[in-house]
Amino acid sequence: MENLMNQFRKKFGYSQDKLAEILGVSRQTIISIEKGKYNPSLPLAIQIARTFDTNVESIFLLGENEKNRRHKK
Amino acid sequence: MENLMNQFRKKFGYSQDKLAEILGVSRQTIISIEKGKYNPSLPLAIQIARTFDTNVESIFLLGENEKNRRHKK
DNA sequence: ACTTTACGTAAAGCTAACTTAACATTGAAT
DNA sequence: ATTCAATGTTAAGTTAGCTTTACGTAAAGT
Repeated sequence: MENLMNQFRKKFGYSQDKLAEILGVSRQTIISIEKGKYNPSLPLAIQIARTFDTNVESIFLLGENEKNRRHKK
Repeated sequence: MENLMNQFRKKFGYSQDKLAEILGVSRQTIISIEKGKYNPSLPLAIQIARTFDTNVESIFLLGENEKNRRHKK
């Protein structure tokens, strides 16, 4: 599942550290999501969308036929 | 975290079984989400929203100050 | 040269999000 | 009354999301 968190983060001028702090998660979590290692939990995804003044579907792109794919690597 | 899946499901006239089949998950998963035992994964939440012709935030309601709350019971 | 800032990798551990299976309750047929 | 569909409960197992800690790299300042 693709996501545009990196673009949004840069657009807002946040470092991974800063974003992690805002969201109340670890920096590892930010890295892992940006790198596509795994998806955020639903509450975290909603918080992320709010932080970037948008909605979940605008940041996290689930392909039409993409069911429940495993995380990369 | 509150969710309106039960209302949407009934609005669409689906049984838990039917909805589970549509989403490709078990009936237990539907029950647990409706009962608030836990939140769906992000991809599942997006699928659910699509199934009900709406967006994630309209079904899954994260309170303003609601951080990462534990599931009930 | 060395410090700082930002980004990345790896590994071990905990808990949440699933699964399957078996059984209980309730309401609406017929 | 009993069948049947829909809903709910419990429990045990696997995997995904997240944490902490520690270390690696690379660019930019000073």
